[in-house]
Amino acid sequence: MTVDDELWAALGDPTRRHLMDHLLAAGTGTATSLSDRLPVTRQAVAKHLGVLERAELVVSHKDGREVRYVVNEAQFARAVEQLAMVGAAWDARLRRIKTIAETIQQQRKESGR
Amino acid sequence: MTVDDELWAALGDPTRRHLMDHLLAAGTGTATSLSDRLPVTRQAVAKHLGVLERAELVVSHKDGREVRYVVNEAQFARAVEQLAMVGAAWDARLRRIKTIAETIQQQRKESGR
DNA sequence: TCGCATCCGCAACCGATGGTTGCACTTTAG
DNA sequence: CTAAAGTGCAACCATCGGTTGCGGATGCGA
Repeated sequence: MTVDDELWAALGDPTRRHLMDHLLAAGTGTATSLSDRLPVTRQAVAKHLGVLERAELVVSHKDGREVRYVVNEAQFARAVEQLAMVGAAWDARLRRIKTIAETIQQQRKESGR
Repeated sequence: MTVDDELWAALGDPTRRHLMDHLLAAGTGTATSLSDRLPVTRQAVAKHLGVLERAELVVSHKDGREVRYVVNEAQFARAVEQLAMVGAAWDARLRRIKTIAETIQQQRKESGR
């Protein structure tokens, strides 16, 4: 398979994508601060952050009584790139199929039916 | 949200992505034929095809005792497009952050530290 | 310093879902 | 007509996203 299923699994969840969105927008965040902006509990967010951290998409850093999370730009860039590659591959295949379909249409027309 | 979570959910599963891959490559397939090419049972494939069909990413057509599935090009094109848009948005945000980071670096350097 | 408010982690529990096995039903092939 | 192939339905299990409830650390104000 051309895709790294690990990264897909991490970014496949909508809540985790929203977390990445917020982290990208705000630069940083904690489980509590992020859960304020999402319709889920702090514990749910904490679990997701754990998944994202295991996928190395974010990095945590304990600061006093809070744990701050930051996007790991390198890994996230890899993920975005893979996303783009899958999209491009599918797009290409789709285009090829469409061409074939049109060719058949054309042949039908030329053969008089 | 900029993303249609319905399509993401459908394409979020690795097995379903593989199914789409095979359908795009072969043009068509049945639950049985597709399960031969994947490490899952026919019933699992059948369930996935049901999900894909409800998301209108594929179309089924009963032919004798088999049920053939074909990619719904229009809907799949929409999905690919959305995928590309998310990738582009994230890429842009990533680029902006990187620029900011470099700017700060630059300022630190200029201010003599 | 003491107490309270915050922020966190752990554990139990629930519902949805991806996956399996087993069985019965229809259709094609010989 | 009988056997094989293809399908659908149902029960069951594990995992996962989500919740509530609790107890443990840390910061802050009186």
